[in-house]
Amino acid sequence: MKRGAKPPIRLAREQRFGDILRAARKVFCEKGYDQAAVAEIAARLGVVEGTVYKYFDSKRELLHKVLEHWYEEMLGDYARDLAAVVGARARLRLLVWRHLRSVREHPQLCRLMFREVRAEQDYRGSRVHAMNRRYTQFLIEVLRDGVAAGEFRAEIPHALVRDMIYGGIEHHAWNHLCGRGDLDIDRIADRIAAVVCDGLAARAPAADLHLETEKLARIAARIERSLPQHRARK
Amino acid sequence: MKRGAKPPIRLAREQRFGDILRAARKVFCEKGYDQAAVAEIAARLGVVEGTVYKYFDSKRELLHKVLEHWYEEMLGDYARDLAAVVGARARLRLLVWRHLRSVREHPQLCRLMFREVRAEQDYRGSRVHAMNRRYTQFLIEVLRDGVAAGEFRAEIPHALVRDMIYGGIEHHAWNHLCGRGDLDIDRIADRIAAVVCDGLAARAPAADLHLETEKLARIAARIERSLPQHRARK
Amino acid sequence: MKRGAKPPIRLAREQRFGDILRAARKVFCEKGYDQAAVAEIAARLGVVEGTVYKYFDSKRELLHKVLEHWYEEMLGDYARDLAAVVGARARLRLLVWRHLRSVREHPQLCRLMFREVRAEQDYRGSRVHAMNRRYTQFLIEVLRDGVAAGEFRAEIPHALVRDMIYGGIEHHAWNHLCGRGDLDIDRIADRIAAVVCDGLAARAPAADLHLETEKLARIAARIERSLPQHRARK
Amino acid sequence: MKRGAKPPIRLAREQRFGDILRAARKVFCEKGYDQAAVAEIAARLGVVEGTVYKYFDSKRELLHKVLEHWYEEMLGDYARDLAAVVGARARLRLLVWRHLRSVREHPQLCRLMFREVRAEQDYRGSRVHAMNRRYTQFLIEVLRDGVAAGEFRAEIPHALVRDMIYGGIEHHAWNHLCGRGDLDIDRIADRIAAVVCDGLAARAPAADLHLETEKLARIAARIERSLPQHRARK
DNA sequence: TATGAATGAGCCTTCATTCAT
DNA sequence: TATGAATGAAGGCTCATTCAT
Repeated sequence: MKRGAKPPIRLAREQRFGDILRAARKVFCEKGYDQAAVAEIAARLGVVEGTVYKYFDSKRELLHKVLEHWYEEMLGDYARDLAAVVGARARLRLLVWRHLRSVREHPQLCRLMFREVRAEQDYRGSRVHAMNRRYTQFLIEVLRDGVAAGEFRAEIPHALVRDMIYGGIEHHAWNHLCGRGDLDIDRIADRIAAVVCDGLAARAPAADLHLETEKLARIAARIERSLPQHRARK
Repeated sequence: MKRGAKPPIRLAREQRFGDILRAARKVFCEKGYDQAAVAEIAARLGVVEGTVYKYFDSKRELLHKVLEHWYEEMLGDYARDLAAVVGARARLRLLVWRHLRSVREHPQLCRLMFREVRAEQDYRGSRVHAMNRRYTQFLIEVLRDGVAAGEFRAEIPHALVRDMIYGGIEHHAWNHLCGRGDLDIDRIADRIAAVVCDGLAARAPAADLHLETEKLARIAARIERSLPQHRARK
Repeated sequence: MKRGAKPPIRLAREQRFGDILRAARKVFCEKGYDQAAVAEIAARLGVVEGTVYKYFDSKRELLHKVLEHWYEEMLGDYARDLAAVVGARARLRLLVWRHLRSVREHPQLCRLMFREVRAEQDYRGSRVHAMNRRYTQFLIEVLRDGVAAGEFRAEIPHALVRDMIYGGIEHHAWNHLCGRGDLDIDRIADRIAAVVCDGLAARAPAADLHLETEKLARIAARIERSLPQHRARK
Repeated sequence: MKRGAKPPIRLAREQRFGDILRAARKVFCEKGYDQAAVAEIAARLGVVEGTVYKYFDSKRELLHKVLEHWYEEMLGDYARDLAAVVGARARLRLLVWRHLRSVREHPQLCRLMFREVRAEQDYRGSRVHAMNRRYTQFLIEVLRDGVAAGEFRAEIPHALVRDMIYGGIEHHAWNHLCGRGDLDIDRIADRIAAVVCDGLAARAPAADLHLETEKLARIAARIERSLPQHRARK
């Protein structure tokens, strides 16, 4: 160490690891991967670049770890929250809503995921990839359960629905991901659920249902009228 | 110029412009934007880097021009093809199918669009952006026409459907965009159309409901018949 | 020390010293000096870098010590083996053969010596240097003894012969030092001894031999003349 | 270019190439390969590092080119000079002398060759390697011619002699290569030629032959004495 | 004695872009 | 119009060594 230099602050490995991860997350979010300099990440913690490399093999690994960490956060209470909701459609909506919420809360992390990680060669087979699969797997299971419960049609390919939902959200939120505009996640979640569940096609059923309801109402009225107490009250 | 060297080949400006565009498209597709060197694009034509800059202000502009040119190709016969198809659903499927075909034929150009162009700041307001809007506008119009014709429900937000379709295709074709696997565009087009038009929800309820109503009606009738006043009235 | 971690294994200083030396030798041989990381040497023993520095002042000193240790091994039975051989030429051949054997058995250590140690500034005056001198001194003595015994000519500069032998072996074994090819050390030893002892030159003995032949011829003639049948023919 | 910066000096490609080569040679010789910074090489010419990389793909290639260039210099008049000398031994001595002269004139280039180039993986199959073979091939040919002319014995393996000569010179000149001491190249050349041609061995064979002849003579005398006519004549 | 966190100095390499000719 | 030499900034990464605990 140079004469007069401040002695380095020594932290527990875990602590420093977490610090670097947090700092990296911030810098990556602010500047994007390419524009982020490892030196800056280090500087924010008051350490030198070399220290970062003691904890992470490369800048790229750091990026991956940041996103892995994020997925862990997100996956944390997914299963629990989902368990509290009944009905395939309601569960599907929950997943859509939660994803939208993630996009709204962490648009830059989403951008990192979409642009820097998912698009690169090292994504396939990576831990982030596995976590992403676990993340989207919840939707697949909701679809499967929905089919089992008779709520969803069996012949719809789940992977495609998954892609339309996540891809659709990504496209729809693109402006927001780029830092422009708000995201009314409740409304969008409703609408996505509606499109996915009911489709575009105009429904004849509505009419039928109405008719049946009318009939039932008439029957009920007749029964009511023919009841003794009804007469009595009259 | 060096003594004895061949005089530089002078081509009509248009010709040279097109040559550069073609070479750039090739190189960009092969290597991606970042990995493509202006020097290589120039080298393929036997010119030097400076010449490229006589025709394009920057590498980035060159990229944009490449994609503009592609959109022009794609947009060329869109309206005509669409005019030949009747029915909102069939037209929607056609657009989905054509987009899938583009993805299958030019995955690398799609990648360029997705990764290098759409994600950058200079996309908004660019010509490519405008062309992309024209491109997806066809779908919006098909949706609108479908609503007008009573084929599609009115309350579905078209922009969302558009995003789910294009985003869904992008996600679904991701492997193919990365050079892996084939794309069965006919089947995928069918399925996307099916999901979008009909939705996931199981459609029998109407019929079942009817049966139940019948049962209830019969029960009610029996009750009615067995009531004293009924008899009396009769 | 972390709670629950095993207490560091404390070994007798000698033991630990030797362990580090052995680990360093392995790593240096496998990777070469530059590519060998002190961290790896430490890791192989399950200790940390700092520990290595408790025993060796620097990586460079470690390298030197590794080679000193090797020289000790080699010098161990040199004198004894040499004493068992009679005749300057045979002894010279033995030294050549033993050196070749070392090269064959430990090409990587040789490489370290040639490339990393001998070529650097800190070699002169180092212990390795002294040991190397002792090592090659055996040859000088063999040459001297050979001269004393009348087997070798007096006017040949011994240092030069030494350099031609060791340098020649080094060059000749270069491929093997780089991990390619075998080394037929018996044959090479014979040949080196042959070149060094007898030289290239076709032998002028030609002249002497002629004289002797003349004498023999004269004797033969005399015998011939004294034979009975000779007289008879005459 | 920045405002106010001096406009770059534009040189013909060949000229600049040569300049860089010369500067690199100097810097490599002064500092060694590792310690030489490309930036310094560039700075000496008043250009930036990028310019160096326009002419050479890598620092390593630059090193190789420097040595190739040197070999070209050395090989230039080799054949011609050699042709002027008569007799295998004299020619051999010439080659030794010229090599020694190269070592004396350019010890640092020799060091580069020995330490940085020849010892690395990329040497085999490189142009420098080929040129080195051409360089040492002259010696092989001299040996071959010497054998053909009856000057040299046929049974000596030429590759070994070559290695002993070049390896011997390298070892012998090591101090000089490291910047210490002078090199009396005439004397060393004489001595090397002497060792290689005549060998170490004292030339007793003649004497032995003489003894044998004596023995034969005595036998012949005895025979003579015992012959009848001998007695008679006496 | 052993730990192990932190240091810190460098250097090769790339390439879009410029501009004098 | 075409050339092509030159710019110039920027950053990831490595590791021997130190020293407080």
